[in-house]
Amino acid sequence: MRYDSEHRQRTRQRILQVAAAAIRKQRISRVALADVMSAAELTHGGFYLHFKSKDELIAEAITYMFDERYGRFLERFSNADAQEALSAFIDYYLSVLHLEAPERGCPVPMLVCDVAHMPNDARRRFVAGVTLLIDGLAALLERAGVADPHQQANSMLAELAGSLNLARALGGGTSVTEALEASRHAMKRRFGIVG
Amino acid sequence: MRYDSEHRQRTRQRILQVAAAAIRKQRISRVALADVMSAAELTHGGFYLHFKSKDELIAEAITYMFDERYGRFLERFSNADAQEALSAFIDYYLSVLHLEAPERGCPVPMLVCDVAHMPNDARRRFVAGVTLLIDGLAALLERAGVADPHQQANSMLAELAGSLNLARALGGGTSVTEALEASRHAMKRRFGIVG
DNA sequence: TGTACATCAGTGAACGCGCGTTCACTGATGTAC
DNA sequence: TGTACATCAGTGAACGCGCGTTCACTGATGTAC
Repeated sequence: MRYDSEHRQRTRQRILQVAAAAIRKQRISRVALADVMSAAELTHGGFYLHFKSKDELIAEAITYMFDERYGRFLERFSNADAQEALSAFIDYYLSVLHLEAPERGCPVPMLVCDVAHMPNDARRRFVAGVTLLIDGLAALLERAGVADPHQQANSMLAELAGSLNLARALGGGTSVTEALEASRHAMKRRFGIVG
Repeated sequence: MRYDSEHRQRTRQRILQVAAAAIRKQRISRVALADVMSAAELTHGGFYLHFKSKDELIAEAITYMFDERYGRFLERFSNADAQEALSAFIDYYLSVLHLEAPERGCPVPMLVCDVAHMPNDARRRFVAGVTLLIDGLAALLERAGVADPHQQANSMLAELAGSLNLARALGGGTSVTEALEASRHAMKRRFGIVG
């Protein structure tokens, strides 16, 4: 054979990686398969060798995003100090870096508006990713001594994603970076996190 | 003349109203001009008699949404009891009614993800609408005795929009309606609102 | 060792559909004379 | 009072483009004999 046995699998992963970035950067409806394929250094005709349809790509890419962003995060912090982990998470989430690089960031803010109109499979994957993330945060909050941790984790993610979205929408000027910093402090105070 | 002098203006408003609802319900990219026009009981060829382009319609519709939703709200509550007004606002915002009827609701949750990729004019109108809303909330918070009211208003809108978006995304089951209720109470506690 | 054939990731052109935009036309009313 | 013409909101067909999807083909390698 021309290619080794894992070649196809690697190509598929490359397409997924490119798509996962493009979806977060440009929104699903603006992502064209031809662009994804050429970013993966392929021609767009070859797409259907790897995926049944654009819908399947999107569904797989959503799982890919959550794994990429949070797979190691949840694992890494499962044994760390809960207060420190939460503080670091908030600092990252409401950072200018995260604001400016949606393509490598949390999938929740960008996708949350699209979910209602996604095909079922994609929606299920999004819900699964969010559920896992909230469960992880709830575990940290519980270890940090916060009451009603699951509800608080839900609320924390809602405020993090909401603040980031609003900051992105308002355009990222200095007043917005100040608002981000203020949000970081307010959230830590609110959830009783020191650091 | 066949039509009275305000006929054209009324038709334009009807198109705007239909578009403002459709954009909030289906996201901008899914709104087709032909659908908007037929919902306004016209054929789609007549669209360009009223608007220069789809972009112009979207820009105008964004202003229309904020006016429709918040024009009277901010006015009405400018003399009411601040605590009661804020309490009522939170109750409305995180209600099942609002969750299920995005087409008549706050434009922020649905549009916030789209803003980054909108044409400049539409973005400016969105920012203007959000700014006015935050200013109105800040005035209420100040009268309610909350410190740093502008920053808190920003934070309040971020959490409201974030919570609603997350609840919509997670699908509206009973656990979600419970989460909405918990969010309402948590927010009132957080901002020191009684009622 | 050499020839014919199978395999299969990838290519690139073509197809079809949705949708924004354009345009020649309609039909009802008002105005000029 | 009647006829020709201007006005203008609205119609409906056509155009063009972007993009998802399909498909005949390529070209490198492995296998059969």
